[in-house]
Amino acid sequence: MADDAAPPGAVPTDGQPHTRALRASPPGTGRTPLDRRRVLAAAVEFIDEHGLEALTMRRMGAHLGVEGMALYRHVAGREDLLDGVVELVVDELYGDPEVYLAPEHGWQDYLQRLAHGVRRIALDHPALFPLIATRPPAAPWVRPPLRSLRWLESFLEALTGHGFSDEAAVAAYRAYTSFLLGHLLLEVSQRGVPITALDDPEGAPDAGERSLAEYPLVRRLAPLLSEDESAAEFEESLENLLERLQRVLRESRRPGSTP
Amino acid sequence: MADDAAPPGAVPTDGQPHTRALRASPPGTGRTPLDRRRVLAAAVEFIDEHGLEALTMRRMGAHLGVEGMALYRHVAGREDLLDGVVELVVDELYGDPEVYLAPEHGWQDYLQRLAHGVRRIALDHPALFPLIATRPPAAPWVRPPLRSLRWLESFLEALTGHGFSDEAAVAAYRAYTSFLLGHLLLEVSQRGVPITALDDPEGAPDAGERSLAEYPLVRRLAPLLSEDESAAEFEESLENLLERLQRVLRESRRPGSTP
DNA sequence: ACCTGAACACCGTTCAAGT
DNA sequence: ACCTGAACACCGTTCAAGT
Repeated sequence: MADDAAPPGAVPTDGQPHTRALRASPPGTGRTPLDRRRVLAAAVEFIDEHGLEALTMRRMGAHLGVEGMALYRHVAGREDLLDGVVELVVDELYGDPEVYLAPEHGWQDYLQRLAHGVRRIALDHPALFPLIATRPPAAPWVRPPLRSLRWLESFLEALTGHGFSDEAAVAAYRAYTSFLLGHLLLEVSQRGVPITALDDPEGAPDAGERSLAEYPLVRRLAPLLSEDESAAEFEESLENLLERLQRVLRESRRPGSTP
Repeated sequence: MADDAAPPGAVPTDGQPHTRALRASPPGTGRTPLDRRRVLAAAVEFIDEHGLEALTMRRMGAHLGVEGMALYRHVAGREDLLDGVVELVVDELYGDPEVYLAPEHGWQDYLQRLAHGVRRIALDHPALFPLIATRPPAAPWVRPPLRSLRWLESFLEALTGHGFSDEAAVAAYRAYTSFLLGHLLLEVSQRGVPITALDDPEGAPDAGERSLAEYPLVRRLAPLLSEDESAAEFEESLENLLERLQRVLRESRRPGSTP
C-alpha cells in the first residue's frame, strides 16, 4: 500500500533505485510483477466498476495486463480471490482514523465510530457489500459485517471494559451486527448497484409501473417511498440501539429493582 | 396456485380423469410433462439439498430426468430460474394460515404474524435466504425480504388503517424490513448452510482455533458466543421494534407535547 | 408440443513449456 | 521466478432435428 515510495524523511542512501521494481518483467515493458495484494486491489477496483458477476479469472487477468492463468500464482482460485477481496476491503477499517485514532470516549462513541466506518465501506463499495454480508466467515462466532476475530475481540473489550456483563456484551454484539447488516444491505441495494449487464432495454416502463393500479396505497405514498432518508434512518436506528444497550447496562448494574 | 384441484364444493361432473396429466409423455414412461411451476419447485428442492452453487442448468435437468436444454422451454434462463425460485418461496407466505387466516387483531398482531411467517421461510430454506436477501427486487420501493408490491401494499394498509401517518407507515416499513433482513440473514448463516462443496478435509482444527490465543476475551466468552439464542433474540428485537413504533404512533396522535 | 444432440462461446483450473 | 499456451472438464445458451 505504502511501499512504492521511499520511507518519508529517509535519506536516499540505501542505494535502492526507484526503478528497481519496474524492471523485473520483460525489459522495456516496465511493468512491476504481480503479487497477491495487487491482484486483490485490482479485483476490488474491477468489481466497483463492473459488478460482481462480471468478474472472471480471465477478465481479471486482462485488467492486469496478463493472462488469467497467471493469477493462480497469487491466489488459490476464484473463491480465494473473493475471500481476499472481502478481507482487503473490510481491513480498510483498521486504517480508518475516524474509527481508530480518537482516544477513549466511552463505549457509545466507540460503537458510533465503528458503525460509521462500516457504513463508509458499504457506500464506497456497494457492489461488494452483498459479498461482505453473505460470504461464510473464516472463524466461528464472527458475524458479518464485522468479519474478523480482531473486531469481535475489540468489540467485547470495549463493552466489558465499560461495565457490561459478559452476557450483555455478547447480546450487544449480536444486536449490533444484525442492525448494521440489515440496514446497510438495504441501503446499498436501494442505491441501485450498477446495472448488472448491458441489458437496459431503453425506456422500459419500469415493469411494475402498470400494475400500480392494483396497489392504491403504494401509488398514493409513492413520493414518500421514493425519498431517500437512509442516512437519517441509520442515525436514528443506531441511536435507538445504543439507548437500548444503555438501558441494559444500567439495569445490570443495580441488580435490585427500585431506582 | 390453487388450480390443480376442483373448486371446493364442486360436483365431480366435469369428467376430467385424474390420470390425464400423466400420459402426455412417451407412453409407458408415465412421466408428466414439465411446466414452469414444476421446474421451480424442483429447483427449490435441489437448492435446499445441495446448496446454491451446485445448481447448474444441466444438473437441474438431470434432477428432473431430462436434458438441461429442455428447461429453456419453461424458464428464460438461469437468472430467470433463480428469480422464479425466490418468488415461489416467498409466495408461500400467501398460503400460510398463521399469517393470513386470523382476523383483525390490530397492527401489532399483523406485524408479529408476518415476521414469524418470514422467519419460518428463512429457516425452511436457509440456503435460499441469501438469494431472497440480495436479488434485486422486481419492483421499485420493494425491500427484501418482503419482495412484492402486494406485501408492501398490505403492510401500508395495516399501519395507515390503524392510525399511522403516511410518513410513519413508510418509516415503519423500512425499519421492519431492515430488522427482518439483518436478523434472519445472520440466523440462517449461523446455522451453517450445508458445506458448500465436498471439501471438509477431516478434522481440520477449525482454522482460527489456534489463533484464539491472541483473542483472550473471545476465548473466555467462547461458551456464551457458542450459545444459540436466535429465537429469543428475534422475539426480543421484534418486541422492541413494535414498542418503538407504538411510541411513534402515540406521539403522532397527540400533536401537542404535554401528556 | 416437448425434448434431444450437436454446436458455440466462455468458464475455472492444471501443467508443461517458455523467458 | 513469473508468465504463457495448450488442454480438460464443465458451463449457459441456441437451434435444427427428432418423436
